[in-house]
Amino acid sequence: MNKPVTPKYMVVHDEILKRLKSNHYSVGTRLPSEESLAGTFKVSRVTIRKSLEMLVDAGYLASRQGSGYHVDCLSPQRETCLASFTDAVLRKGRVPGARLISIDVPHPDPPADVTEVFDAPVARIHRLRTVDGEPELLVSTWVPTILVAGLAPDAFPEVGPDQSILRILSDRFNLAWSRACETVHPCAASNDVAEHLGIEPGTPILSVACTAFDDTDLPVFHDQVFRATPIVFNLSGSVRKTDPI
Amino acid sequence: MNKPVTPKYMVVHDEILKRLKSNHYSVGTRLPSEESLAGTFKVSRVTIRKSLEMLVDAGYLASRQGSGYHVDCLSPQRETCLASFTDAVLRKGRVPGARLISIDVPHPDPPADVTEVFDAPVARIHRLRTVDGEPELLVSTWVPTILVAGLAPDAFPEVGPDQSILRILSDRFNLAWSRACETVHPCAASNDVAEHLGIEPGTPILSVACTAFDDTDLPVFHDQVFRATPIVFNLSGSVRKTDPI
DNA sequence: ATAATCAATCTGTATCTACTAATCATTTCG
DNA sequence: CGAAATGATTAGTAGATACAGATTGATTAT
Repeated sequence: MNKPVTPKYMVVHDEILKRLKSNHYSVGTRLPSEESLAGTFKVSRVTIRKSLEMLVDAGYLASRQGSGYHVDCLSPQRETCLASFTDAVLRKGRVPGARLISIDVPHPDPPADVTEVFDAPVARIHRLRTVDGEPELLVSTWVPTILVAGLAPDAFPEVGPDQSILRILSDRFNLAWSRACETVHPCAASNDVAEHLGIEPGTPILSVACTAFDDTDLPVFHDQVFRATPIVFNLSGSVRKTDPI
Repeated sequence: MNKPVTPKYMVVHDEILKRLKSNHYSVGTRLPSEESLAGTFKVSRVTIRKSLEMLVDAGYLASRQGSGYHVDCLSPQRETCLASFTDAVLRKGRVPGARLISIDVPHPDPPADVTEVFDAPVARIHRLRTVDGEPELLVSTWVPTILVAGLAPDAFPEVGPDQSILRILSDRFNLAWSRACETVHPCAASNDVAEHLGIEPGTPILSVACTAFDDTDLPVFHDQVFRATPIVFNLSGSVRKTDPI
């Protein structure tokens, strides 16, 4: 049994993040100084700085020399498929839902773009994601069957925080991914898609395809999303940190 | 005259980046060790680590404990409006072009989404961006007229690296921005747009709108792009660095 | 009351040090 | 010859320290 040994800066980071999320420090207020926090967590200033820097990079905190660290935002969002739809909707104070349409283990006839990615039998989870009960996204998630042994409808609650497919894959099936490639296509709604989303067939919509890979670059899952609503990105200055345009 | 005093880690970072770009180290090869680089640049290991870490975050390098830093990629791309189209096309070894359609200073009748952003007269630069001569993007760039005094067609070369609107705004008009908000909409090509892009009217396309802000959160420019081709994102693991899903 | 000054506070930068853990090439042993 | 052990190399983590530079609030002078 080799313990994974979580680095101190990670432990401290997680703890501070937990405090932020639980509103221990509220938005706009100042955090204790580095020195003070270092004392609290019994680590050096170097270590506490690493933890805080990560939270700054992630968009939670902002730091100003001479002033301190301020709580900037409790839920910096990245609107990509690797961000949880469930969380994003919850953050906006609305109610996310997930209507399970079908589960196929294995799926008898996966499309070409899926078989291109996975060289093995795949399962498909087909769901309709809703916001306040209104259809928002039509999602097909494809996963190799060997990675999701025992896949059954009861793994997919239609309400609550555990409806997040990412959480399900991560917690229930122990899948992990570290990299992803996402493409956004324009397309016209097919009859089937239009019916699910409650729109007119032929309406221009977005088709978002996302493939996630693990550390060894093996594909873990593939996501296919249809949406009639826009995608919004907030790009922080850190984009230009290294590569000035 | 107060000298800005560039931090050492930034100087070293810039120098290494310059070497990378000029193929001093080629893709796949190993960089000298931290200790060695520290000696070369006459800085401590902590400082050289900071520089290298920035390059890792930016996607240029990959580091492996016990092995070293390897050159991963010479041009990590972020496919958003804040990344230069010109550069992205050049990176792929193709030829970017920019056909100037019109310049209106000020534009007599800006659309609602533009007047919402700018509380002042705006200029519009209307261009068709091409790849190897083929139409790719139809771009309208809106800028407050006071920020672009002396705006004229000669500022917009149709070929060469200086066709980048970002570079023009930054170098020629001294504009700077640090944050942006981007939205991707699905829509159908209008007759006008279809003609420019060489597609059938009514074809589903992407409409990408982007507003860039400076440090004081004042809007600097607004971009409106129509494209028939998909947008591709490569999401690195750092996305999950802080906010596990 | 207002403005200028100053000191305390706090983050930013930088160095040196020490140890751990992963990697890789070499050597040794079966 | 091949596999296992070994040692050198290299990045990862963590600490103590020092000073610079920005900010803030209190004090003082006008």
